[in-house]
Amino acid sequence: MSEVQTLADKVFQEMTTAIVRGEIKPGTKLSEQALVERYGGSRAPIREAIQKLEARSLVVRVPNAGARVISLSLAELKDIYEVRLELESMACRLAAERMTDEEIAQLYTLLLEHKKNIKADSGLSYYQKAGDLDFHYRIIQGSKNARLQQMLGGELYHLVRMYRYQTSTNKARPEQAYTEHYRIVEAIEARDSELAELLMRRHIQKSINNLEKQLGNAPSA
Amino acid sequence: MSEVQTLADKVFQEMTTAIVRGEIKPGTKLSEQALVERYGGSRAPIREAIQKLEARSLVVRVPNAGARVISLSLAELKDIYEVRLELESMACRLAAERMTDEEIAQLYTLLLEHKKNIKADSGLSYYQKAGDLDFHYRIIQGSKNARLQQMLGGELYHLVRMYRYQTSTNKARPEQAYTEHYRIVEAIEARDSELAELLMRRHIQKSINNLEKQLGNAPSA
DNA sequence: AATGCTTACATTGTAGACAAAGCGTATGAG
DNA sequence: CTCATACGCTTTGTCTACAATGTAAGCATT
Repeated sequence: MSEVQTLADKVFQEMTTAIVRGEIKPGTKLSEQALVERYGGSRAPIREAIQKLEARSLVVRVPNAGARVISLSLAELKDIYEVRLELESMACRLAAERMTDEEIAQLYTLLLEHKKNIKADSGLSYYQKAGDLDFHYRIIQGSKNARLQQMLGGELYHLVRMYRYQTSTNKARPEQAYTEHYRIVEAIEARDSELAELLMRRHIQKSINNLEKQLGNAPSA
Repeated sequence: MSEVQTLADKVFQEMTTAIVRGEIKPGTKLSEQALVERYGGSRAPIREAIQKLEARSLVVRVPNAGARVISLSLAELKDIYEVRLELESMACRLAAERMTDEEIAQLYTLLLEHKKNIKADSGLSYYQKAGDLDFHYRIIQGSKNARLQQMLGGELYHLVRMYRYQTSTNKARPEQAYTEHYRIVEAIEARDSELAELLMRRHIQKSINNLEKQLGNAPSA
């Protein structure tokens, strides 16, 4: 995936995972000097890395005042999920129209593995979580829309992941999710794009409700 | 709007308009040295400006090889419009739910001005074009979703504008657009979010068809 | 003559120094 | 004692220099 990049890129990647995992907490001031000492190199590539993080909305930079790790309000988080809900539903609709038969077959294979993992772990989160990401990732790829892939994968993805880490929305309903995934794939196989979109919308809506419950807020609207 | 920024920001803004207007043509190599001579300053702020342009997908940068102004294929252009269609329809739905009565009243005022301009210009494009942007902009603001606003306004907006400039999709059907706008506002006023979304979807779809016609391609699918 | 290699040049990536803007603290006036 | 101002320090923005990489031209070899 990564072809040995420039130093700025490496720092960017390291910082991305650090922020997403919460190793650097939201709101933290990112001093360029401190980052130089931590990651090596000079300020030039560090600044580039920070700018890339800003482009992905992981940090906020204000002129002459420095950069801070983003700290999302509940409202902003809801906005993100609202957009994600729409775009992934759209992706699912397009996937139903555009995925090859082979890709659909591979989806079934993936689901089979998930089923195994659920039984083996009896509810453990790790595989299910990775599996969930994998499933959604393939649907998004199936949309065959590069811009859509870029938006969901590049920008929203990290923000969502970041707050999953921090709220540990992990161990959530693996069997139920599996069933929903299965129904979605069936709709895709039947080339029923409207149904596929609807099912994906409900599927994500459930996970949003789940998240809001964990945040101690009754689902609004 | 602009609070006297850093040099990098100024260069970024100038380059943005230059690219959008086609003064710098798609595919052009952006030599840092040349840009220094053109815009002043040193390479550091120039590089920052280029990186910001990259973040907005206006230029593509490859490591150790430099930056080029983006040159969209027809497929990529379709992808962008496909996403925009979905997001703006979504924005319209949300606007119907969330705009204040006052904001809706202002929409009517705006439409009134457009009507005047259409008569005065008898089909001239400038006001209508600016007016169209203004109309869509207000709907997007009305969604009250900051992330959505950012995506539509920050990223997709410039790309769309760029290709409007270059294909001169301008003088297109002002009266028809006005009527469609009016129906949309009526739906918003009635708080009929589903209808508002549908009407916006059709409205944009028409402009897409229009664009494809001008590009000499039959609308696909 | 065409292809592959070598070498020189141009351009980008990185480093470190300088300039300017913020921020905190301390000091003095009210 | 409180507030305002000024000073100094810290941090960011910018510039210049150097290193590394990509590109192209010229030469040699087949």
